Amino acid sequence: MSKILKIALDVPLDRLFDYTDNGFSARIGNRVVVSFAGRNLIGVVIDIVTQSEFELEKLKPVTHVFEDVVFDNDSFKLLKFCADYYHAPLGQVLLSGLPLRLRQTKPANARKTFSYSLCGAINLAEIPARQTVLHRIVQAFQSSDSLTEAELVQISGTWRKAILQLETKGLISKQEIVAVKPSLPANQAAPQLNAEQKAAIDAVLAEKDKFKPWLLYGITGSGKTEVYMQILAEVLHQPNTQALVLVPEINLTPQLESRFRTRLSEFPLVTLHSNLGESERLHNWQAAASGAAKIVIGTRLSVFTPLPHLSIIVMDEEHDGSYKQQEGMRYHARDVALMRAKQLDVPVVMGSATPALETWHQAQKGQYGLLTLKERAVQSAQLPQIHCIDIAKSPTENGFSPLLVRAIKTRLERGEQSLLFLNRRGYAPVLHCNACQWTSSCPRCSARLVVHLSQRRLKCHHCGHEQKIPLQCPSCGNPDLKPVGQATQRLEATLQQLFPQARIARVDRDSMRSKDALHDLLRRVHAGEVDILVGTQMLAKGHDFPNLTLVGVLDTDSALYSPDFRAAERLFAQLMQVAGRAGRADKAGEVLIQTAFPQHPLFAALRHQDYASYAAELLHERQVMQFPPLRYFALIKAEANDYALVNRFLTQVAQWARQTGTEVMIYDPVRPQMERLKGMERGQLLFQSTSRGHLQQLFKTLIPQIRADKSAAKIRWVLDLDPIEI
DNA sequence: AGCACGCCGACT
DNA sequence: GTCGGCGTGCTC
Repeated sequence: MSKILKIALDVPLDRLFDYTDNGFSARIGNRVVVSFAGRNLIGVVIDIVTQSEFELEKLKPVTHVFEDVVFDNDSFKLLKFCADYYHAPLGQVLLSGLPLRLRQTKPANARKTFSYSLCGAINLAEIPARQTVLHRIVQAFQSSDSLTEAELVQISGTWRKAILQLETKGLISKQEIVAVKPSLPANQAAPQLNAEQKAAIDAVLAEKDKFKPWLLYGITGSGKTEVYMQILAEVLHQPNTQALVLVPEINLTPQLESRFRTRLSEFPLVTLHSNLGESERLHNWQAAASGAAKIVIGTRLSVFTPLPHLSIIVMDEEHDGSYKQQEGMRYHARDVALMRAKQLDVPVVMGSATPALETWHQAQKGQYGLLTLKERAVQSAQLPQIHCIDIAKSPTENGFSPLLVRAIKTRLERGEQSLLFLNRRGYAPVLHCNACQWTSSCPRCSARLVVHLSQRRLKCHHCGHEQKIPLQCPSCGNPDLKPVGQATQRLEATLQQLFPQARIARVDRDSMRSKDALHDLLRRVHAGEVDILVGTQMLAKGHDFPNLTLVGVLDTDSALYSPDFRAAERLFAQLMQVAGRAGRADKAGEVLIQTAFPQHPLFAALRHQDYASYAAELLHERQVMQFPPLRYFALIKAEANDYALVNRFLTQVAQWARQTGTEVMIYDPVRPQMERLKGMERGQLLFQSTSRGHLQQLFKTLIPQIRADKSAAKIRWVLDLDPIEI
């Protein structure tokens, strides 16, 4: 008798669809191809039953069933939990975690990769000298039992022809590589650990077989990566184990990855991040899902990867904003990781020098284990001296106060490097008319158009709108338009004028467009070919510059009076990170911050590198204001061509919400910071509660009610639970 | 979401 | 006469 398959599909409808099995023998977790509303879609079998609420004649048969099973019981439970918690349609949640190749209706084949080994005797002298490629390959086999395709490519791009020759003679055997083994020289010796590092490792290992969140709190250079690696080495030594290592973004991954590959070379490792090609992504995902990869290093989406033997989760730089997904299902990878670890009863180690207040608060309450690394792992390294430059007393000229200019000059004279940090790319943030006060603004967003002088264009950094720099004021015809304010390109130009001999490099999204540009620049900095670096936060992350002894922070004051309640927390983390760039080797570093508010408590805490006391102060503020982490927030964001529609919609939603009699505090609709974006008028509704449970209860009825309402169809809206900005 | 079905304007 | 505009409604 034919069975009925309950199928999840990637459509914004929060229900499953019944199909007959069409004679295929399907299993739960199989991918299927079905015809749905006139198109062919990929779906996943969620259940196999004999009854349907639909009339059997109305059910369509599945077109095809693929044999692979794309999630196990545990990963399904996790995805189901997230769909419920974030009120997202299950099908979309299940499917969006899969590699693209598995979401297409045609069969997905990962390009198999092989390693080759020589199995017969071959005399190097017998090979004709003109077959240079073959010659070199055979030579390589003398020093290595087997060669991977990656290694063969290194020898020659045309290796395939030569290998084929050997293969037809039966001189070579090939093995499929399931998980990529390291190709780097193995087993760098472990460095001597300090007492704090040892204590941290012992603490985690003592409770490695149960759910426990740990905060590894340690300043830059305190050796957090070493702690992760030694914990993993111990855990992974047992059979049937896997580790998931979450990292913020691809920028950081290459260094972490190569350290893991060299030190933990006995464990197959794969990465999962947005820079992978689809073929490689599929291959790596399958290596993870089959259990063949013991270590998976990945960005936020990889928190959902099926891992049959997952035994520990590590989350590096846990405070980083890129762990929050900002479209579709707006999950936070930290929260998902915690939930996953709890379900599997395994530990989570979260590392940061400036933990998210959420995490710090839990650690202070004793809910998370707190592991502190106060010393720098390299004993000789000294903490940088941090000072504020009061720009009221030492006013800036073209962005630079005389004190900062003098400090740069000193470094140039000593042959040391300086880094200047300004989180604003372009030449100047706005073009201004002195005659009529006109300023360049985006036609589609409530934002200013940034002057990009090198391309003679004005650009909106929010929607991508571009136009030529006008020759005269569009409003009054005045031909004398002035770029106002500072951005990285202008700083670069100013520095070149101040120090004509200096070798200056700029690092921002504009100058680092090509793939290898950043890598190439880092090489130049290390080789001492650069004197001054100017750049945005791209510079702040995890690069060590041994000869860098000065960090100048140009203008961060706007963050001090930002209406976003998390602005100060983010600024502190960012400045700590930039400050960490100075004085990494045995040279003392100096950090100079230009500000109009040198007395601000943020700078006081920064000067003493005292995250803990500043966190306590921020937590007190959040308590008074009833903000997270002491309260829970949710936002419903809406946008349409016309704000009146948005307002009417949000007012309606607020009214529905109040009618439920919920304890959740419901605010009135307001306009966000960016009122208009890409031509859409925006609004949002804030919910606040003492408990996540109350929010869950409310949205359980409210979200379906909104989805069912026809007037909501004209509006684009999303639910953002635990938003990171409001 | 995306695709059909449907009911009104300017075109070979 | 019809080609096509995008409003409404449904998808096992």
